[in-house]
Amino acid sequence: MDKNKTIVRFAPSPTGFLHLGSGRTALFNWLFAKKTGGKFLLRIEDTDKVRSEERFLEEILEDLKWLGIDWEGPLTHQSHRFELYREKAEEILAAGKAYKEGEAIIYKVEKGIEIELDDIVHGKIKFNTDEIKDQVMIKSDGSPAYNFCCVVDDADLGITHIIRGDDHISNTPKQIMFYEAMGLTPPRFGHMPLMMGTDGAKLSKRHGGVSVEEYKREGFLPQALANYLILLGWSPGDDREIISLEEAAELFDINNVSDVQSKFDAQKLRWINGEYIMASDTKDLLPLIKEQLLAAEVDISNVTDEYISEIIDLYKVRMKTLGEFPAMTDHFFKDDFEMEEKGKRKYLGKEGNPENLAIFAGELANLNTFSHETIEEVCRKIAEERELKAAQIIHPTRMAISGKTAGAGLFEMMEVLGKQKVLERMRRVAK
RNA sequence: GUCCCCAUCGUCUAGCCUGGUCAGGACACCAGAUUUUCAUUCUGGCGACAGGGGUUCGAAUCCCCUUGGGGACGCCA
Repeated sequence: MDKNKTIVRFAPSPTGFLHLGSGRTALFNWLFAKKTGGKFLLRIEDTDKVRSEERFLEEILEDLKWLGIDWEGPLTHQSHRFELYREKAEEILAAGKAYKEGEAIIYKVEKGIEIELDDIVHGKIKFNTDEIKDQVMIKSDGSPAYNFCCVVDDADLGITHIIRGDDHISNTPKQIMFYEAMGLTPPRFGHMPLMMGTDGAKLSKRHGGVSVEEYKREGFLPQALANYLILLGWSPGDDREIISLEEAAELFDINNVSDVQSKFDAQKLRWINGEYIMASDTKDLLPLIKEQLLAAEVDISNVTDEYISEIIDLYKVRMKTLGEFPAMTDHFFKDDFEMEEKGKRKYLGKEGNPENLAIFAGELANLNTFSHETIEEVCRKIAEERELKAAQIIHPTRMAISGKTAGAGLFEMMEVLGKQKVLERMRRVAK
């Protein structure tokens, strides 16, 4: 093993979906490994056989990959290593540093000792063993206790840096004791402040979701989520807000990770996501958009990819999440779309408007080339002849063909919808 | 309760380590410009060093206290 190589790990517990905060921790470990040319390993903390489930593990691995995180080598399953933990615990017991209580093996904590931790993000933190109770190493049922097997594994895997959440700070002195009990030098620790909800409380569903998977489902792009998570607690130094994982890995400096806890801001995530959507190629968006349409139970069996792509081109700049697409574009996929009441009253009730619509429709019927240029030409011509503002024709038409007051450019929408549907819809409301 | 972490605009942050540039940027918000609506884009505006003591010629920056927020105190991980 290369002595100078950094080795870090992410150690999820497959008892639920990948939490946003865990995703962020994984990202920082990955970034640190990339930056230092080290290794990023994955260890599965599945000692709790009751709560651990295979489907959670699969989902977690999928979410990590989705975020752009890759890892080296095979997974380490703690559930496969119970013998190793027992062996180590027996050694400590034999050395007289532990005692048995029933089947459990418990480490005897020596009181009155100062343990100093030189944390990478916080600096020096001191603990006194007077505050620490004797520590279970092996539980009565034979399974290892977290703090113990964590140390056995980190030592065994040659982990050089442990980057994890602040909620582990109080575990650290306990773990340092175990390293010492086994005659090992502890690795470097770095504790990152936790990510909180907008109101300062623990991140929970009412803040808009806690698992990576939920954001994927809502139509956030992985690059955008990763970008946002990275910026929460670290900054590239200049004023950049949009940064790829690769660039971040080059610029990353673990010493610049903030020691201040942050609040999750869904607004900013949405903005970043919008930036990524706008910059995406339509062909890359297409399969994702189709998933969203299917999830929203939109019937796309009769439309082509080309048709959907044209619509994506029109709405790319308008969505903050891909999940917004189906509602924004329902009129492209069905004829019985909803009519916004306010817009209906404002644009289809007024005197003259239905008549203008009829005239516009009549002129459009004569068009051979139904493109946004030719449509616009006709529209502006009518406006001029009838001494109207083009808007007076445009707004009612928009209502007629989309049922909405907001959306993509009218003429582009009409071109994509096609002459037949456009005329049908216009005549439906015209006089 | 005990121990621990933390404190710059509403939010994310730069600046802090190595005291001295109107405390800079982004999101959000507000106004204006462009535009057929919305969105985009471009201008401008609003808006912060938690409070109090020190140290110093000088403190957002160093020290202490208070207050406030968060975390941990499991045979969960």
